[in-house]
Amino acid sequence: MKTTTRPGEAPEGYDPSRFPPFAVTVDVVILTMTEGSLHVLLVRRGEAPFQGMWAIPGGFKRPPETLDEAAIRELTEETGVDSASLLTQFGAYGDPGRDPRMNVVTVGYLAVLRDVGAIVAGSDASDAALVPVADVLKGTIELAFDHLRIVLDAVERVRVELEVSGIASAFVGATFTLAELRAVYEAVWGVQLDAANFRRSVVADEGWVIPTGRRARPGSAGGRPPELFRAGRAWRHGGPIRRVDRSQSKGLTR
Amino acid sequence: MKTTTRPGEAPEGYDPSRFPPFAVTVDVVILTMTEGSLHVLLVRRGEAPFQGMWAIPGGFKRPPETLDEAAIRELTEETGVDSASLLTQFGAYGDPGRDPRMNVVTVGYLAVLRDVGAIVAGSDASDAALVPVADVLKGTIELAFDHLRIVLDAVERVRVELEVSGIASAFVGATFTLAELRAVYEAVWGVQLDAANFRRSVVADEGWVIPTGRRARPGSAGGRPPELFRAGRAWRHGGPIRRVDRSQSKGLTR
DNA sequence: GCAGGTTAGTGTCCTGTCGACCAGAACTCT
DNA sequence: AGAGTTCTGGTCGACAGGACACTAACCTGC
Repeated sequence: MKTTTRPGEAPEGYDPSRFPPFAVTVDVVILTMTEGSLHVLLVRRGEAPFQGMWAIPGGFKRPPETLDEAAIRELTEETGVDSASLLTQFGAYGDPGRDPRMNVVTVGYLAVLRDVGAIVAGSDASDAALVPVADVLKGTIELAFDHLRIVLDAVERVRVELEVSGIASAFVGATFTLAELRAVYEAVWGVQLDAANFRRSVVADEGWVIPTGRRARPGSAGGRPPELFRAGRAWRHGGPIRRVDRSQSKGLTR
Repeated sequence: MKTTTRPGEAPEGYDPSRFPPFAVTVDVVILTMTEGSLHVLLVRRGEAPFQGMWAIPGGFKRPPETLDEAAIRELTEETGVDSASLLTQFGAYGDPGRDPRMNVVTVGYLAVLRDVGAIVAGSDASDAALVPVADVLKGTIELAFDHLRIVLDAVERVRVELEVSGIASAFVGATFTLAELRAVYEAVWGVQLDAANFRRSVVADEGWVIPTGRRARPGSAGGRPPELFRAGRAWRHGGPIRRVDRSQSKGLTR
């Protein structure tokens, strides 16, 4: 048996009072549904390193705040929304040299928002933009640092969350049709879902979606006006829609 | 729209060259099955703060290593095993004041090991011990820092992993009986599984467990000698055993 | 060695879930 | 009015999963 290392006590050769200093940052992957597909909010770097490249927004954690609070602050500074509930921590990244300037460990957060297109458009469009996730995964758009890896992990996380939590409702508005909700699953998982079966599964799970009694107006193509729902409680374990490998993914190839 | 914060660029009032320094540590929650229930490896703190209290092993991340490498190093220093594959990062913790001495952000890793009782017994028994997870969750055993929260998250993670990955085989030996494997599910989820149905489900998923053709010796109580299996590949999505809420959890209450 | 106890493994039935597909309802557009 | 489109409900069949009886193969004690 080797030496027992206790927390707060450094291993041999390391002086506890001279711990290696790190910068801790929080990076937020902001996902949203726009134009029927999954998009991520990216900002363009204004300075070296990786000047001019796309990156996900983030910043330093401050000593008096928790990691969650830091993520909320970054999200607020970036989009103006303050929706703490849909922020999910999904990973920490600390490879040496991931930032060429210094030792940086970053904690990745996932934020799912209803279409933030308007918000982004309000800022300097050359600085921030919604980019199709598919383009990032395909490598069409290169990201700074190890942000590709971070976005990849965030997307995988949202795919899992979609199955086990009520995160799908975060993509849509306060009231929504089941077609909108179904589009979220289809876009994130890259599958086709039967509308009839989807409806049955979703409404069967009592309290998950609540009918408002009102109906939305049909699109320009016509069609029966769909019911409007609002989000109920989220589930504890396992959502109504299960993810199955239909092995005919359309887009969003990994 | 607020100011856009870019990575590597600090928000207003913060000088990028004088980023707030943090210590970054890695804490490893080592879980194993002993005496039919889930146990966690704890070490007793030899110095302040929290002197004499139980804690999970961990230590500083060194600049030239990745977080994963740091976790592997800590695990090796603690148990002597070097099984990188079953190390899973599950969370980062950075609440202010979680360490009264300085700003510390720690990254939690989950390690699942086959019974490490012998290894622990080989070290100073008063310094390290396997403790039933149930005792920790019940609060019978108090932990230093925010380690209770970390252990809680690790246990929840292993519960999920059990369903979607092949982590169950990490709890058992190179060859194992299906009763042993079933005991893992029963202990971690706190449920009772039908032996017959369990066997069918596990064997049906081809390649997940591979029969060796040999049989184990029955226990002292007798019984038909069980078949011995070895672990095959892990699944990609969804294991053969599904977690259902039978709402009759025995032990391991949350 | 035989009876009774114990554990492992097989067979069978039954029920609930989920996907595929059809049909009707309710709208828009021409 | 008729065609096209979308929503919603109905039906059927496949299949997975739970309950449970039953057989197989070992142990201990007498």
